[in-house]
Amino acid sequence: MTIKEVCEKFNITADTLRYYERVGVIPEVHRTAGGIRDFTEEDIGWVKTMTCFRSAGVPVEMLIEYRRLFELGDDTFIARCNLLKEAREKILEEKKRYDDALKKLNYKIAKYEEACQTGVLNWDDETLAK
Amino acid sequence: MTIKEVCEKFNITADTLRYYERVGVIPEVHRTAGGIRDFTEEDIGWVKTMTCFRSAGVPVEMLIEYRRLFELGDDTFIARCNLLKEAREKILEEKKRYDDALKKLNYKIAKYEEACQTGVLNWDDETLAK
DNA sequence: ATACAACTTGGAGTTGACTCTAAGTCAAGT
DNA sequence: ACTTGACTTAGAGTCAACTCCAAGTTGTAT
Repeated sequence: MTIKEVCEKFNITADTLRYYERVGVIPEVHRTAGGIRDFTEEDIGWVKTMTCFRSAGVPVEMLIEYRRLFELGDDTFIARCNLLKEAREKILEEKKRYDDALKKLNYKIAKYEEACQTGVLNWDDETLAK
Repeated sequence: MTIKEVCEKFNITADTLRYYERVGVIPEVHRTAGGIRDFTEEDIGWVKTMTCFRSAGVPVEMLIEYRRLFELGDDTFIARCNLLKEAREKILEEKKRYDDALKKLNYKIAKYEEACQTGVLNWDDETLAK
């Protein structure tokens, strides 16, 4: 699969893919005789996993470390497991913050919709105003 | 309330608070006679709202625009409402990505915990391996 | 009244994650 | 054989969001 096809499949730019390869988020991608990237299923599996984690805010640094451990072989099962658990904690924390913000947003949107009708903004709780 | 107390209350740095004031995420904070920031309840209300939205990934740019509209008065109810709805869409999208990543992470963690016991990693779906 | 921590400002520097540029190579169509 | 467009590299540049610095001021505890 060409770099362009992979980009379209995962909705990222070619520059980002090359960057991921360069820094070690994904492995060195298979090439044609002419030196052009030709992603194997295995390469694509890495792209799939890593872009998913990246888009959930897992830092590039952490993904590089995961791949490094993977390359080191089966002795790193525990380390990889711990790293994934750390990533999960981060995501769960982030999600909690998102839920807080959503609750606040929904409240404010409701108040503003009311205000658009009545012309008057009216907060139940002054600390939520503004 | 001093800048230090506000920092501790919302778990951000004084530099960040001053930056938020400078760029207009929060209003010009009330000062003592000597020129030192002395946050009123109103100031703190802004900090509360804005840090909540920021930590859910709403861009600074958007928060500045919201405050600008607020300053313009009641004619901007609709614009503010639309801006908040846009922010909500962003957050919901983000949350979806986080859920995807969590699902994948939970699966992988389970597999790795199994592998730590048995010594063998075993994926049901090869595209989830790596 | 003197030390000393905490505050002030304007402006420069850093960080993470891309994103772009230049100069060149490869591949497909005519 | 030639054009055209997608690809290659190394390395520089950009962007958002802070974060740090220097030089000076304020407030409080001895």
